[in-house]
Amino acid sequence: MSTPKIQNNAIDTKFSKILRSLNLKITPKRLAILDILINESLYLSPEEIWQRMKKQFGRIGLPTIYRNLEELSERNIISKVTHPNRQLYYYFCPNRSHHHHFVCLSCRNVEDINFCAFDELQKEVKRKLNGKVISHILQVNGYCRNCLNKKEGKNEI
Amino acid sequence: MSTPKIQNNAIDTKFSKILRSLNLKITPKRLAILDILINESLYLSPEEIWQRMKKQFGRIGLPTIYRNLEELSERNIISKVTHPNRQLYYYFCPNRSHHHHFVCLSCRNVEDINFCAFDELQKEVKRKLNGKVISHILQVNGYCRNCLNKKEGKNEI
DNA sequence: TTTTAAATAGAAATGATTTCTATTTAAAAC
DNA sequence: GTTTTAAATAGAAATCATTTCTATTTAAAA
Repeated sequence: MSTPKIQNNAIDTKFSKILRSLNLKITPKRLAILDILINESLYLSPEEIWQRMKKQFGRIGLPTIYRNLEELSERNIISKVTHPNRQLYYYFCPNRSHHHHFVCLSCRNVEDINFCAFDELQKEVKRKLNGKVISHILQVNGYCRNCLNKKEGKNEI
Repeated sequence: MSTPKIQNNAIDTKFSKILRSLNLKITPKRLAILDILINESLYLSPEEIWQRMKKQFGRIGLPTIYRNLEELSERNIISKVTHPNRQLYYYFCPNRSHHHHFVCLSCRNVEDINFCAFDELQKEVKRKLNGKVISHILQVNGYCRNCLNKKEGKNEI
């Protein structure tokens, strides 16, 4: 196998700790879902993750996938993608600090944007609107360098 | 009636022009949908708009509402709200220039944010990632001044 | 080991949204 | 003002991602 896969053991140990600290049981399926997302740079749909899990486990229900993805994303271990087609997508982002993403509409690649206008936004909302900011969505859609080079990456997902 | 409703005739004339310029037929239902959204400062679901339309028209299909809302939003006459519950919501925003919104999670009020980090974001994406920005989503969720005053507006929609 | 609360499988339900087809209607052409 | 025709609509039905439900299994605490 040419893909230099990160050691499962190391990951499992690392995530066991995280899961334990969040009062989530360390189940093989939970670790497998994390494993899939960690070794994939694209965002995936629950269905796609299910397909891969079925190869590993045989018996696995789609609701299990949905439930786990939701739990992991609620606890900020993985992130949700806000997609125009209104399906759910998830991906794992190792960057633990607050940031946003550049999402390629052609190849699904996700990259970090180390820029957040949150402070300015909060200031504006406080000063002009007298409101209180609870959360914000910022997502930038476009075409990544690879897709631009290849063939002006025109194909939408 | 105490609500100072904008003259329907004036609105109809104004939007007739817009609709015509977009090659959309000027139908009573299309105008009524615009009328509802214009006279409402909150974002509404297709279902809610349907309920109001039924009072005016009696016979009206829900698919008609969906179709029209989608067409109008595609043509940037109305805006979509990206909601965590993944239902569609729409509202009319008279501000025709590029801007973003502060969305109250309690009362559904929408207010303009005259701040956009688009330029900086585009610069960052171009310089660091070599990608091309096609679109972006920026939405700030929180509690508006009224809800904060009333009772610390805790009730989610 | 035993216990127990969390996690899972699988079937079934849900419900927002879309599709389909026949009918109606706005507005262009006459 | 009629006729024409392409767009818009009604209503029923389908779709399909997501959620719920219940019985069973399992991780991990006792």
